[in-house]
Amino acid sequence: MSVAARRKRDPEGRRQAIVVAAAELVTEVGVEAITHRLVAARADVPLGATTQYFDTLDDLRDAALQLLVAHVDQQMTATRETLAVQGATAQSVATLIHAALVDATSMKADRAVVTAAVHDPRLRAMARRWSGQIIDMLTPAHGIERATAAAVFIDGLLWHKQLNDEPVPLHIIETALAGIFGETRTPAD
Amino acid sequence: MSVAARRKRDPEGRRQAIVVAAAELVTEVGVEAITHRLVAARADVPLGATTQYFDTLDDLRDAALQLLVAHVDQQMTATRETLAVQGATAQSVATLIHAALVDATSMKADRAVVTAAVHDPRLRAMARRWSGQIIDMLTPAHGIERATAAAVFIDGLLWHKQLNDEPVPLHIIETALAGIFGETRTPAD
Amino acid sequence: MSVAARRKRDPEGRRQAIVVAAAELVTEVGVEAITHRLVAARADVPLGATTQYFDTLDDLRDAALQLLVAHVDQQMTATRETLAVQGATAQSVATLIHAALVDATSMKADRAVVTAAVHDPRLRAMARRWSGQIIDMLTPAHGIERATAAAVFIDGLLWHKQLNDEPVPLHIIETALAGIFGETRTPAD
Amino acid sequence: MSVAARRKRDPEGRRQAIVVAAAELVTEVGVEAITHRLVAARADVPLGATTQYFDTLDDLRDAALQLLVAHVDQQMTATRETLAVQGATAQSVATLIHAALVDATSMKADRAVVTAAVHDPRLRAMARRWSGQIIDMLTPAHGIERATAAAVFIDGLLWHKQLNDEPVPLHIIETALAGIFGETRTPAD
DNA sequence: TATGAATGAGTCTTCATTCAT
DNA sequence: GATGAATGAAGACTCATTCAT
Repeated sequence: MSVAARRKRDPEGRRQAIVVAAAELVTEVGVEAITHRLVAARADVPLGATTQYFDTLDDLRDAALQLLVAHVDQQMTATRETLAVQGATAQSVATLIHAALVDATSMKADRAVVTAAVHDPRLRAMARRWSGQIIDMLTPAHGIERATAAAVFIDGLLWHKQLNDEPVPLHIIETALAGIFGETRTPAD
Repeated sequence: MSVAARRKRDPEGRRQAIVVAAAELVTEVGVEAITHRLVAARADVPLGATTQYFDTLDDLRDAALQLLVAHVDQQMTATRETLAVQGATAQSVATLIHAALVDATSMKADRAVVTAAVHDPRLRAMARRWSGQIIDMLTPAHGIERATAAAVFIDGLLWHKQLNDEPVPLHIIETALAGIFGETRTPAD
Repeated sequence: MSVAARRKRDPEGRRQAIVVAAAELVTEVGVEAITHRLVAARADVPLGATTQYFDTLDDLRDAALQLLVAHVDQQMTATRETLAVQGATAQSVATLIHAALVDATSMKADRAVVTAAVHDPRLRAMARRWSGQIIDMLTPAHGIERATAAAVFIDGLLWHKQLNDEPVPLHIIETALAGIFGETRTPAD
Repeated sequence: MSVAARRKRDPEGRRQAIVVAAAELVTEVGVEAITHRLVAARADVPLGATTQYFDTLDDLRDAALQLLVAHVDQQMTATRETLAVQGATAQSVATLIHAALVDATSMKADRAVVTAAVHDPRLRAMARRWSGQIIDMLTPAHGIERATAAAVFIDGLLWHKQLNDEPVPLHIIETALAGIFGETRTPAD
């Protein structure tokens, strides 16, 4: 009798809800583990809705990853702007990164994509692009080699946060970046 | 009967073959993607053998991961011994890491476990233990903070290699580690 | 509102467009293969239109078959009239049939219904009716037995065309019909 | 509790049972209409069995059609041998065809394949091959043109039987074939 | 009335797991 | 003990049909 009442019509909202649910699940259980059922349950829509809006599960996965990518790209842009203003000193970079580490949502978005990239060649380019962007941001001030090293270190920080509850403390990040950048640190630092 | 000559009896050997095949597959396609059939084909054993030796697929997965863990542990021990002899200078650590990056097998074993750890809490402890061990090795010479930073950097190097074809060049590693360790580097370095 | 200019109101026209599209598809891909979506796409009408005009897909299928039936019935009437004028000689019948074989549209309509009749008892009566009509046309001139044989032969010709690219040559048809009718053929024929 | 007891092991028998069930269904409801479920029910095996023995439904369909093809080929061979002994006279051919029309199983096998050929190009060749074989059998005695006409007529007979309960009476077949062959029939016939 | 979004039933397919041989 | 057949529980996907707008 009481069949679940048909929901109000809202294509855009529903599509969005599905993608968001899928993106969340990607960060939580990984790309491999998402299923139509899982997404439908999380988005609280009937199973059929997930296939109505996305022709294949792969399409849905891609849309979810794209959402995460957009998130990270945005973050990246903000970072670039901040660095442009503050200068890419160990201190400013460390502060930015540390702030990013504390913002779980962004962090997870980023790592989810990079994790997925491990077994998906198409995403690999994306992961490398971000590394490249960080290097580009830091190269003017520090040269490409130190910039590369710093990017690797930053990547390590993100992974560390992904696998540990507590992020690396700010002052450790700062000191390490200063070392990588070759900054002469006065005791006052 | 005259059925295609049944393999020689060697339960331990067969079990081993299955685990090795499963471990290879974990590094190649990820934990999520392994199936009984895939492992059986790779190990060149009949399907039934995979369920004979392991009650569930999860058990088999665990055994495969354990094998990878053992591999990495062994690597870690070797590293510790080398460092004990050579001293944990930027140069010796850089050389060791760079060598490890070039050794695809070890690398993949390590990253496979860590990748799996992203979505498997039980493996997270393992991944952290390795970080901890590296920190422990470096702490006597550099203090826990610099050791922590170095461990993060090294982790970044491993991930970098996982997502890029070329490892980070040795001299960049060395310079960065020197900076992280706070070593005073002469221009001649 | 300014939604993409809604089509002009023309319910009958639209209904017709849908049925025609469905009939075309029946001849092309078979009754089993038609779907609302396929028909809507072919008729270039929105999906909803196909269900608005036909309560169920079966109703739509039936309407499509009916259209094909009407087509064939009309053809049959024309044939009857021609034969009434020309007389049902081997030559005139052969010429008519051969012309029909070359007219792909009519042919396909006919065979589509008969093919569908193989697995649909309701259509079987229709297919038999046509056979009966052909027999009726030929009986006055040739008796019911030769008329029956000729109808069978003609049916064979239609199927032959359905499964082969080239129709049976006119002179073979004519000779065969002459033989079936028991006409005395002079060598000059 | 009382879960359906697992059946005895008999791979060959089971595979056979599935193909036979599928072939039956093809003759009854058509190639398009068969589903795993339908076949499983008819063969009285669990759903999974149908996919265990055939990778895809298409494979199963093909196997079923192949079985029907084999049936018909066998029939064709028998016919060829009989004609070789008796000579391809109207009388002997008519008797053979009439007998075939009465044997429902063979008839259905034949028509099922030919019906399927209407919408499956791959089967078309098969259907044409049979026509060709009949023509080949009759050509030595009657020339290719009369043989072709006879083959068309015979095809018409088979379709007639498929759509009607009663076959065309023997004497009509015989008379028609005699006419097609151009045999001079004496009243004594 | 016209449209296309919403829903779920049903289809193919894969595969873990059980168990006869 | 070794093998692979047997079974059913999911999972992806399609689409008829309903119904809000």
